[in-house]
Formats: sequence, structure tokens, C-alpha cells
Amino acid sequence: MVWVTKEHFSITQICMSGQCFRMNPLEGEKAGGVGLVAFGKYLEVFQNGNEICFDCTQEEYDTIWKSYFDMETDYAAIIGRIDAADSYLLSAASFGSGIRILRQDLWEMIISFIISQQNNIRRIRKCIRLLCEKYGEKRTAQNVVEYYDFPTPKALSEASIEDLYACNLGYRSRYIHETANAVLYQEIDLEQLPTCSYSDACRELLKLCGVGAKVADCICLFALHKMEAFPKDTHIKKVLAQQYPNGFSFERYSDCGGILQQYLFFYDLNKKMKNK
DNA sequence: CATCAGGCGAGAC
DNA sequence: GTCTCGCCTGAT
Repeated sequence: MVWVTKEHFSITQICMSGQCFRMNPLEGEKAGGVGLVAFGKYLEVFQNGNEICFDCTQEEYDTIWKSYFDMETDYAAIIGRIDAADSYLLSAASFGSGIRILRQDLWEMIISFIISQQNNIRRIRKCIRLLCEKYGEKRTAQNVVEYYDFPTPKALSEASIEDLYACNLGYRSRYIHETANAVLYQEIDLEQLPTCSYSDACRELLKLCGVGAKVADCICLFALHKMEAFPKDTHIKKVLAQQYPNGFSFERYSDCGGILQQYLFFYDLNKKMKNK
């Protein structure tokens, strides 16, 4: 067990922000806790206010989870830089202040966000769960919880398009099939991508079938931690049009646009729930 | 029954 | 280069 005290960290908000589709994949939500799978490992996290408990060794925390949850970044400082006159963004940041930009697996994010297009979060989770159960390696955690790792490019490349349809992927089946083969045969080098600039990484990712500008931005943000990426989905486009008719100041926030995008997205998606 | 979900590819121009 | 259109599927 590793105990950490941290403000601006909310397991619930991290799960709901949609950036980590595999959170709660195993009915892992126990009282104040969540089970998640990342990098082939299963982790349970519990939270009580600012006290967070990671059910892992100190070494695992230091080498994997500290980075995964972006524990070194000062989110309060980012929120503190928001224009005091921008009441909407301040409200959004306050509402979603526990969200963190995770450092998730690159391959997993590529497939996850190809699936995400023209799709809702519940169905996205279902698709990914089916993919993992069908093509991922089955493992057992130390506490006997069984889980499936995310399938490798090779495993997915061996699935036929018909097999992928059976995972409820719909027309995205062909995209997944072609992308898995492109990665397997190194038409794009995933090893090198983390060293690329944001624009270079985007240009590479756009070579993949099923990856457009929006999906490339999501991959850059959630896997490569490119904080200047600002994915423009339907919610964000609506918010920008309604709340920022004279334009949003992307320049002012160029090094933290990604987390602000998450605040705006999460606020637009969930603020109605707050009043229930 | 229509519309829409964290868009994208293909084809027309 | 920009625009339009069709697309799996399930929830509302």
C-alpha cells in the first residue's frame, strides 16, 4: 500500500472524464475505490478526500503509477493561471478540478480513440472490454482478481474484419484491422513517437486509417502527454461557439490547453448531473 | 420513427 | 484544398 496526499485528484472524475476508457472495466468500483488495468497491470485505488491509497508496492508506485497519474504536475498552478475574467472556464475548472491527464499506453489509446468516433462512452467501454476479452491475454492479479490485458497489434491484426464486427465495432472494424497491420508492419514507428514534437507526432498518427485530426489530438494528449493538444469534438465545438464567440485564447494557454479542454468537455457533459 | 454519440474516409468539385 | 455524404449500433 502506498498513501499519498494530493489535492486536485479525483478518482471519480478521472474515471468519468472519458480519457481512461478502461477505468472501472471490471466492475471494480468498490466503496471509495476503483480497479483499473494499465500497462498489463491491475491496480486498485481508494480515496478519502485528499488521501489516496494505491494498492501496490512503493517500487510500482514510483516506476509506474506516479507517472501514470501525472502526480508531479501542479494542477492548482494551472487553474490559477486562468483569466480571472473568464468565469465560464473558472467554473469548468472548479467543477472538474480532480481530472488529471494520464500517461496511458500509446497503442491502447490509438485503438481506443479510433473506437470513440461517432460513439458514446458506454458503448466505447463495451467495445474495448469485448476486444480485451477476445484478444487480450488473461491474467490474475495478486489479489486473485482476473483481468485481460489490452490486445497487442499482432493479436488484433490476426482478427478478421468480421470478427471485429462481432465486438460491436461497426464500420470502425476496418479501421482497427488496417491500423493493427500498419503498426505490426511498422508503416508507422510507435517506438519513436514519444520523442517527436506535437506536430510531428500528429503527422505520423494521421497516416493511420481511422485517425483524423480529432483522434490524433486525443492520442497526443492522453498517451504522449502533449499538453498543447486541444481535441475539438462536438461538445467542445459547441462550447467554443456559445461561450467564446470572439475566439478562445489558445495562445495564452498553449502549454496547458489539453487539461483546459478536459475541464470544458467534462463540464459540458456532466454539469447537469450536479443539480440532481 | 428520428436523432445523435468525444469523426473519418471516399469521392466530387 | 474544401465540401458533402454514408456509416455500425444502441440510447433517448
